[in-house]
Amino acid sequence: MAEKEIHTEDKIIEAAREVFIEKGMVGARMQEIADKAGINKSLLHYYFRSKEKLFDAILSQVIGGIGSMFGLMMHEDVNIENKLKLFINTYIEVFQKNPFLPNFILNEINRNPDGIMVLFAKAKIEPKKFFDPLDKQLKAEGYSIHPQDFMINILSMTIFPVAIKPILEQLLFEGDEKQSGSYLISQKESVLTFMMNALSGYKI
Amino acid sequence: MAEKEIHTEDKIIEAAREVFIEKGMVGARMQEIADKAGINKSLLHYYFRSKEKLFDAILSQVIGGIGSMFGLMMHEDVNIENKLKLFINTYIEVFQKNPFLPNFILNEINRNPDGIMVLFAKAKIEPKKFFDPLDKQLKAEGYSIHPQDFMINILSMTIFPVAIKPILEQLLFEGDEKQSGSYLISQKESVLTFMMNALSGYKI
DNA sequence: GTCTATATGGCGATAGAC
DNA sequence: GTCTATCGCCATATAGAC
Repeated sequence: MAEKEIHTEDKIIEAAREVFIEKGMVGARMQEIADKAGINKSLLHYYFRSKEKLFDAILSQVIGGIGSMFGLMMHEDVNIENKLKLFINTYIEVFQKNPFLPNFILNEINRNPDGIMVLFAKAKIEPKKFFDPLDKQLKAEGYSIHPQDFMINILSMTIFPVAIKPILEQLLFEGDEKQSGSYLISQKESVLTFMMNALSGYKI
Repeated sequence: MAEKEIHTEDKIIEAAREVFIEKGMVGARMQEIADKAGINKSLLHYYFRSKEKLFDAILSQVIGGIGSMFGLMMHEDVNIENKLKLFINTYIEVFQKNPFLPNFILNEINRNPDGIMVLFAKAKIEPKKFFDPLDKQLKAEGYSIHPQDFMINILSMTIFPVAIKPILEQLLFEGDEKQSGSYLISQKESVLTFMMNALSGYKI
């Protein structure tokens, strides 16, 4: 594979990533991807046979990234509070750089759940291997909460606010500009506090 | 307006609601709406001039419904715990009947946030008039949490699980079928418990 | 590998008969 | 008010020159 090929393919992947994540599979246009990559539309079909195959490449990459984040966090040998800190910091940072990412994934979960599950398997995201140790650790530290509830709630509180970001601050601080523009930043601490407060209620 | 007109218009609205909510504005097809309504495609344009106008009618109706739910809950003269119960019960029930609703709204928030804000205003969803009394009540009952954090977190925990419903139970209970098929039902109690545990941590 | 030109199909929208 | 037929456009995809 020649130097030029790699260069072009990377430009396509990068452009496709941006467009697909912002517009979704049905909303994205091959023309827009080509423009953003600075190439011709038909080159997209030369490198990837179809729109769907290009989309699959992007989705696979996105899910892979999420999988490695999960793995990274959960293999650390730290207590629950620090796991939470690590998780919240990582996720909020990633989502702030890619504000359309949550909506993109949620959208795809509803549009084609089977495709998502296949990619989850490929990215070695296996619930059982994830929840069993988490369950053990929660119990060991004296928290009587189900690991599923723990996980879904923390995911909810970190992802949902980003998914409504375009209207979030208008909703929260309408006519109160001094507080505006900073909610997602203050999220890190407030969600951690909230989670720890909740957890202390489960302490045996 | 003749009897037949009303009948047809209602059938169109009903069909459009289903298709738009499941597929979104860009994914929906006028043909599919016509088929589901049992009429011809061109009748859609007779009653509503364009796809966009039909979509606006549906979106407006959906936002209106949400607005009236909000108003209903917050005007009740009950304590925080019962407000939470009311909120969780109402929302989970509505979303269980319309599992694609969360994704539909989140999608539209990212696709056209200004349109959403306009409809919020029309449905009289005004944050300030909502958060001020909530703030007062939280303080009166001794909880030192910001009303914005309170509201975003409860919204997150009720809406997010429904938004990932198509893969939720496969993720949580893979290879553990006896627990499958009931997560969103048990949500009601577990989220309430979680919220009350968290709130008790904010008690002064 | 990259381009221009074109084929192909589907969708929103309209015209016009009944 | 409802239908059939069709227009016009745009998006994906392909053919073929360079």
